[in-house]
Amino acid sequence: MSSKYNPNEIEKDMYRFWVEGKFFETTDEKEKEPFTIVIPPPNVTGRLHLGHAWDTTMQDTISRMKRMQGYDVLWLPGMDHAGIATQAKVEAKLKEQGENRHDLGREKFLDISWDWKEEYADFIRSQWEKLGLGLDYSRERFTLDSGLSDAVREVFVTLYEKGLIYRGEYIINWDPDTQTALSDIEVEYAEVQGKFYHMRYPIKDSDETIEIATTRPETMLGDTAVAVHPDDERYQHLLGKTVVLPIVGREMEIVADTYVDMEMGSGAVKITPAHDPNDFEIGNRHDLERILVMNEDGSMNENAGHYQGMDRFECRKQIVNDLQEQGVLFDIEEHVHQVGHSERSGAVVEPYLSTQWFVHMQPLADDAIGLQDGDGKVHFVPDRFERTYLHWMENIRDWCISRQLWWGHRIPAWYHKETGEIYVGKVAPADIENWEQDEDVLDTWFSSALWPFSTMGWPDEDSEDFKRYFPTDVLVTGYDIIFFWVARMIFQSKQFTGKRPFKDVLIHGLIRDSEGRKMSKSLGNGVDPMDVIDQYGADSLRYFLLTGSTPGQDLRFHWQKVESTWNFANKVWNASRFSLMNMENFAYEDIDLNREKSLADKWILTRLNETIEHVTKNTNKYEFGEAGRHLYNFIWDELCDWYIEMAKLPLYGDDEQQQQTTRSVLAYVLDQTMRMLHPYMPFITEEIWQQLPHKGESITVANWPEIKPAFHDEVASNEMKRLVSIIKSVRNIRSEVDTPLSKQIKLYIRTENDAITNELEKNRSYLDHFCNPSELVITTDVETPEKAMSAVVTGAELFLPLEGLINFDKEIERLEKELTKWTREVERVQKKLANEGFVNKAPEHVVDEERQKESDYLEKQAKVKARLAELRS
RNA sequence: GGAGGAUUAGCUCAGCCGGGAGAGCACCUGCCUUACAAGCAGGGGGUCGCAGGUUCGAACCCUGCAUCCUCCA
Repeated sequence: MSSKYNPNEIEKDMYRFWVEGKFFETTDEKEKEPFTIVIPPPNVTGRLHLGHAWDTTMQDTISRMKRMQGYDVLWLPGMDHAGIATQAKVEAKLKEQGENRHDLGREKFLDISWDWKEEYADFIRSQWEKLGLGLDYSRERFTLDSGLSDAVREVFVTLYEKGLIYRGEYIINWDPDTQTALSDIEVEYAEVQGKFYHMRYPIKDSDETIEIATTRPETMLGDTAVAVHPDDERYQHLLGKTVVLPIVGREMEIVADTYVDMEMGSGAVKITPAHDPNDFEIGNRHDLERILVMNEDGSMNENAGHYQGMDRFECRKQIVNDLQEQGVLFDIEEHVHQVGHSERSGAVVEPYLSTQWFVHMQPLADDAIGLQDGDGKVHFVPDRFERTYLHWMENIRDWCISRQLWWGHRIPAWYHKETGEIYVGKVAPADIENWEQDEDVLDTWFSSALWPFSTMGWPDEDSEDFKRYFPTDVLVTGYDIIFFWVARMIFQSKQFTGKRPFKDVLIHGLIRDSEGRKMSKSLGNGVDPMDVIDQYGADSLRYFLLTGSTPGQDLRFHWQKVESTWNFANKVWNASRFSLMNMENFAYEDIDLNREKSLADKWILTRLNETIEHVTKNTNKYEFGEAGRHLYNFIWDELCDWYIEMAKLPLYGDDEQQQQTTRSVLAYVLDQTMRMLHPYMPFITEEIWQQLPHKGESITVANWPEIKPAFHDEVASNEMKRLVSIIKSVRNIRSEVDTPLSKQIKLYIRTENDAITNELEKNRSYLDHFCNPSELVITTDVETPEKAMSAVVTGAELFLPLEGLINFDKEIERLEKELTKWTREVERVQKKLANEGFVNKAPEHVVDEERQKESDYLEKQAKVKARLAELRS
């Protein structure tokens, strides 16, 4: 073993060993309880980022632990076709080559997209490999697979037949860049410094005008009315009158509608039913004409008169000029307002009249909300996210599911060429020559929503996987896609399987840069997880991600933290290296924990028990940070700093029996520790475990550590506590007087009683080793040496005669400080105990503890006080 | 406008059921001790955002306020 931990070397071939050993596949042992996770399928568009690394590492940690705990674990991998994102990338590539999809045609374009998919899928698998994810590749799925496509068609057709999917002409969110409709949640609103344009429309056959204002003046070309509130006294005389639309010359009615807010602006609004959702509603109520003035690419169409062909923003400038010249537009006001942008392309989204397919959400949402009242509810972790989810569900709006793309699930609807009749079915109509299939595909999330059961063989409800592994146990994802994905999985699962899709949903935050900014391409502050792995290894990255934050909270990426995690891995490595160096020819069969054990042995086994308890409990609760801290402290502060140092005595000594016992304990504790650490740092733990005396093929399928009550030893813990405080006191004094361990000192220990004398005598060898005394006296009647440094511990007093080295003024100062400390503690405890309320109301064990402390502090206070008196005399 | 989160050491964050404020990094001092100098030993550093309240006891529970962030409308 090298003296430095080299992750690349260890990690290089490990994954192949795991995959070839089929350790990540489900077992055929039906008596084992199944445990299922489906991976949130990453977009097949590109590479995995740190967010994916974080998300999947948590899943890996959970599934590795569950596997070790004896579950039949299925962690199902897969990818998402990501309609808009992928198509945009493929189109961009075509553009580079001077081509476009329309020239190529649908079929050829899809061929190219599939090639793209294969290329990136390979790349993503290689990233999963580097992260060390224990995925069952025999069940890998893709959202466009035939099985999953069957599921999509089944769901679409069923919902259509139930009247829960409909087609119609409504205002939708149109992305002029990618030229497709979007659902409401694919629109992100951002504050934009815009303008409020104030205009006066002339009233026909009158000198009067009516004042309106708009932020999108170009839409006036599609105005078909002006609306005022029916109770607005200012406009009573104008109701039913006609307005002449400037530039266009269209005659429009002034209508009364309670939607209009009298307080806003002039109290009159222009109505553009084809370009605004509210105007659309008003248009319906008043039977207004809908005039679309834009093309799908955001340019003005033939209804825009001489503005035809202009881009919408170009047209805005021009029309403002023209209206100003005509005196129609009389004021422009700076105005900050919310403007919708496409979540994908960033383009300003246009509210646009269009015929699309929708899911009628209310009944589905009601059902999903009802699910949360029963035992079959989805447990959100942290639970506050359940409120976020419910709030959205309770205010649900219909879901626009058609997308004007080619890459995706084509809508299973056909239109009769002659009659226009609509046919919706899982298979094409028999007389296909008379029908044309809908050109559009479904929203990608429509298929992702089925992921937990479509991947299991559904709609075949008799399929083995569906029966055994569904519902899944936990889903891990970020809070940013609760609406996009989590919510939709829940209502689709409830609707089609009658069950929740997962028992738990673990929600994590976003990963940010060191300054707390979102990682983004435009900022160039993204960190590639593969770079982190190259530099520090997957185990370091994983441990950093797992322990760096609390559930639901965001996480900042710091290289420095990854580096300190590497230090921890290096510590684990070297502790193991030391152990192995002292275990030559020591085999698994030689491990014997039943022989006479040393204090150190008993103590570390007790601490191991406690660590197993904490790590198991916290990992089960998804509290990876807490579990990690227990592991870290146990390994570094207890196993390395104390046990290994103490183990050197027997290991370097010549008592064969003691050596074998120490090797046994060391081998056992390391084995158990590697197992606990394995879900967190899979590579290094497998590597070390393989080298340690072990039984079994791989740590991935080794049993999870169990608490062994027989190893719990309270007495040893207390002895160890006293020993450690003695050693620390001596170190402290040595440091005060600049006397390194290599230089011998005299050490006298005055004990309180014979029991403590015996205890310390028994552990004399440790005191020799850690304190390096030239003379060590342990009795109840040690006489205070004349010139000495001293310290008090529970049950004993230490004296280090260090003639010549002691600065008495400094020593008095030190002791005074200590006396103040104990005096303060005594006062605090006594005040507490004098409080009747405390003694009567606090739990008994808390009061007992305080009484215990009181006597301990009083003892220490008295001894320090006496010492000071001696020094001053 | 509504909802949620955050505010703890110089920095980044833990602190789970209310019972003596913790870690990593950074900083200071001393050590190349035969697992690890990316280490070891010792040390300094906090008005737990502010103000009230509940309680024998509050970083933690309640109310209000302040600042920052996110989501929804």
